[in-house]
Amino acid sequence: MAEDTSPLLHRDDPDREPLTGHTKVTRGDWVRMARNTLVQDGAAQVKILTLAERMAVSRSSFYWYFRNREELLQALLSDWEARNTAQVQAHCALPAATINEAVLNFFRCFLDPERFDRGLDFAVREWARRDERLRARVDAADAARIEAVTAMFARYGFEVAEADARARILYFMQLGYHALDVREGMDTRLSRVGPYLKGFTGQDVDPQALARFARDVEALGLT
Amino acid sequence: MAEDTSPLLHRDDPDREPLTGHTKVTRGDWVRMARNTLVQDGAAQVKILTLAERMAVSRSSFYWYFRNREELLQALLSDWEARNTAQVQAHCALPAATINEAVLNFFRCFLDPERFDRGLDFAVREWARRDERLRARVDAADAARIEAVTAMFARYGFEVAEADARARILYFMQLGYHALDVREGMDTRLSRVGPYLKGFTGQDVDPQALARFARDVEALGLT
DNA sequence: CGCTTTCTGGACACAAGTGTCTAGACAGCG
DNA sequence: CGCTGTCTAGACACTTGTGTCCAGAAAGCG
Repeated sequence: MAEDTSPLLHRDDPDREPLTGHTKVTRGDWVRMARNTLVQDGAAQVKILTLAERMAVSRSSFYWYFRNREELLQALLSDWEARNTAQVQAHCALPAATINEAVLNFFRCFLDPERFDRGLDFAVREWARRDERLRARVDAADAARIEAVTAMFARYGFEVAEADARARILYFMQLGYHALDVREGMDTRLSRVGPYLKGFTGQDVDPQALARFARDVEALGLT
Repeated sequence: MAEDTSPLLHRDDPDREPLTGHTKVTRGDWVRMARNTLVQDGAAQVKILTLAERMAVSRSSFYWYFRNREELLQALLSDWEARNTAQVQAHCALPAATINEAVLNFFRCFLDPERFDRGLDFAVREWARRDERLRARVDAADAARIEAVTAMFARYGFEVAEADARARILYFMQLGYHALDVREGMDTRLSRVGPYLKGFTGQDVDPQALARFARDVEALGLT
């Protein structure tokens, strides 16, 4: 239950060095607040005026850190790529004894909001549906992620074609599950991990690995 | 390839009786144009001003047909329920010789944009993520649809628990597929229908039924 | 101290959106 | 014909949002 929920604003966070001089908010504060709004209300609602009001600062501060609204949105996209795509790639590259344990690493990535932020991911996808230039960037991210998953399967001896097919099934099902915002208890979900793994990899699961996974999930304190 | 694309506006549609007198647009025109905008740009972008401009009519016309913007949005929701949920229910109730053919009827519903409008469905879901009152209505729609699918399985002798589980898997996978906006050729998709059916119902498929399904899909002229 | 750099507040101009009000155009009907 | 009910255009007031400009506050430095 140790949900830190570190404050959104630099000035409210005791762990950070206090702001110097006249400064009230940082560039990072604008980006964090913008990301927060993007996830909650969508890209169209990311408005300088409302962000400024929420941080109790004037809009002028914004124009000190950013040229205009467009620059903020670009910063948001870079942040998303670093957060989600980079995390998926890192988790797929993690060493593991078997393909099943590798897939469990893949699952771990999606279970921890600190690693993969699914709210952010779908907010960006929704944004891309409305902006053609963005669509290419989302497609590139999906391609990069699928490539990472494919490489993961290939590492364990799957042939190229089969690795590709299994990677797509695994990735699409994982995202589809989140897209529908399915709300099940964690025990229900855990009880399905075994059969899922068998389906995804075609190999039987080591009960010990499954137990370790259950313990990790427990530690995250999710419902 | 017979894509009618009937005109959005009553006055542009030769099949409808010509508008009488001074009238330029109807209440239905406002709703159709609003639905169009909802799907393309999201609920927040459904603005009276822009709708009026697109129809080349003044905003005053709007306030003749509707009390305010809220009333239009409510009309949009009723339209969605009639279009999508009612269609799913109807297709699940269709008579069929076997459960596999019943599931093929279910598929038919989602393949034809005239029956189930997936763009509309996800636009409404996205809207619901931002509006708590709406969330309940979407949940109710999902529940009603799943109930219809469950009844379909029950009709073919599945016990309650199994019918419920199979209904959820079928419905969630179908929507997940659309949520990710997977873009595959129709032949690729058709080649997977057989294995899918086996998974969904646990029963082998009649090749003739499969052929009929392929023919129907062909007739729709989708890519 | 005085000067510079960094950051903020407030005013201005402008655009786009909602809702209200009033005048008027058009068809139907006695 | 004139009257009535239906529908539309245009003006007005108000709100919310962007981007620009300029004055000024606070810390750091010679």
